[in-house]
Amino acid sequence: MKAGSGAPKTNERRERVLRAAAQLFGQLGFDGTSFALVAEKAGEQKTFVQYHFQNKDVLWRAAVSHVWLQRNNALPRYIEDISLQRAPDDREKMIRDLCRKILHFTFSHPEWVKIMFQEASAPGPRLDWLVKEFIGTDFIEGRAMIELGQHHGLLPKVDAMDLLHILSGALLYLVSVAPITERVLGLRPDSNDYIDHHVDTLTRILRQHA
Amino acid sequence: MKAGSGAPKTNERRERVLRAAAQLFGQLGFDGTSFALVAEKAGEQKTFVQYHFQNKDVLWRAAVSHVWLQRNNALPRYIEDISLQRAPDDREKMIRDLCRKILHFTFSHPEWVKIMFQEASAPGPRLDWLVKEFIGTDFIEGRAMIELGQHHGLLPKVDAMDLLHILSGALLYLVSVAPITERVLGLRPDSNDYIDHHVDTLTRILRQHA
DNA sequence: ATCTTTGCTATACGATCGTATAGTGTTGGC
DNA sequence: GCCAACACTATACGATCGTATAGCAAAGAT
Repeated sequence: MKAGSGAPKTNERRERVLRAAAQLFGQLGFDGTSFALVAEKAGEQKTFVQYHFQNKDVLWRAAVSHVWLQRNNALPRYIEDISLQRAPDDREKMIRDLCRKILHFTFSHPEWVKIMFQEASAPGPRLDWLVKEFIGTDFIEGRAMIELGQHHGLLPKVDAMDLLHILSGALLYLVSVAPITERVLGLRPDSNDYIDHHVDTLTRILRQHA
Repeated sequence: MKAGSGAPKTNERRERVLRAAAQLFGQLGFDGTSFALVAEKAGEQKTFVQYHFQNKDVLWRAAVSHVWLQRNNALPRYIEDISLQRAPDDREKMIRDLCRKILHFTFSHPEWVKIMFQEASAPGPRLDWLVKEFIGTDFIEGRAMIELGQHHGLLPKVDAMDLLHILSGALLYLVSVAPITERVLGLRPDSNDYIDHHVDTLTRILRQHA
């Protein structure tokens, strides 16, 4: 709380731990992740992690908050752009850009999807917290965004929540099964070519303004 | 190997273990699942499980095989039906029925999706085995089925593999995030009404035979 | 009738789990 | 210069992890 000397090293170490924890919680789930593993991946000591995050639940919540905050910093700017469009017809290009950006970001920061799936696969108090804290808002904003797209004639006029699920599924499923796709097809789904191609196909299907 | 006396009790106990193991591997992942947990859920002793499945990898492979075999028994019959259709235009009703059946089955047997996502979230030798043994075939058959639907004018004529991903995503994402949807909207996504509504929306989007 | 095999269980081992506590070194107020 | 507060670490504890092995009752073979 003092003058500008700040805390130079500690915050960086804390954040390394949070990044490592988020990755492991997403990959191995809550039960599969241990303090020792997080510490090792972060290049810190087990007791350092335990000191800053008193127990496993605290560490989980801190890691999840960290992930969602940086997601919410990165994604919404693209979303806002869609409303202040000026050109008449490159709106469709805009929605394609949005999908591309979502995919690019999620491929390089897949933790939020993985953690969401992990907790949804074994519902419990952690999922309750996650919904109340973050995902509930995501749903509302997602639907609002869909309705905005429909109002502008960019999306088919069907049930907004269903369409949100279908679009989210089409994008996030791609990221989730990417390692499988890579093994089966020998292609990297996180490459620019693959993403562009996939988004093109998706928008082509959606192009039927009612 | 002898006469018809068979093995009445043992197989039933073994299968209880496999069902419990499949559920736990799907919910908690490989690392989060333990012999003791599987045994408790199956109502058996830890050493019974360990006796029939020598180690954790063997148990995992047996549980996964069990899940996929019963999935492959339940799903393909609907898929074959689509080829021997006779009526001219209720083909679309047929594809809607297929989606409904897939959703109903997956909601009541979500293990295959959960296990697939679990292993894809932390790729390793188990995912390699899973792809080689089961999922590789799933991809090929899925694409063939999409192309069949396209050939009959039931699906838009876009890249078949992309469309497979989009459709799979639209269906399986719904199942994966169902606990979240239930918490946010207060609706049960595994209900008949919700499934019918969702599939209706999906087919309406796809109805634009090119 | 004795021996071997089979199906299953009881017990045990070292490693690792999450957590608690005691200790060390540095820092800032006085 | 002393002392409390703080940031971090070393050590320890009981529980549970995956696994190994020894024991035991029933069945089959000879």
